[in-house]
Amino acid sequence: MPPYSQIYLAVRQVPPGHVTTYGAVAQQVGCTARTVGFAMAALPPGHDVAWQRVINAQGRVSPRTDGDGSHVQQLLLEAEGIRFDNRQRVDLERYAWRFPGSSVNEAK
DNA sequence: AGGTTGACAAAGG
DNA sequence: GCCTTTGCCAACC
Repeated sequence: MPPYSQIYLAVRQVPPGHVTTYGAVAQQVGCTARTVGFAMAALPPGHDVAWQRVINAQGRVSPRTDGDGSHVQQLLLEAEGIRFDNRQRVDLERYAWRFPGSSVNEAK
């Protein structure tokens, strides 16, 4: 079982209308943001993961190398009810999803 | 086995 | 506010 499973599970916990950052998932699974981003790029077939809800810490969709797929991601997020700024930016303070038990207080 | 790249994050200019 | 550099982990050549 590759570590990706943990990442997919974490993203799967994100409900519609909310977004999360690579760093949040990375911290949740105990890996780095790089690993999370790579896991998204390596999304296996038959995934139930809403990879589109995963954005970068800048509150913007990641310009990945695969054509204009990033544009599709924004459309999907808007369909979920997420409002984008004029500069294609999202209010992380508003839509950022907090993982259950991710608090340091809970960790103890 | 070693080097490069990648859907990132944080710090510096 | 944007661009560049460094560190990170995993995959590809």
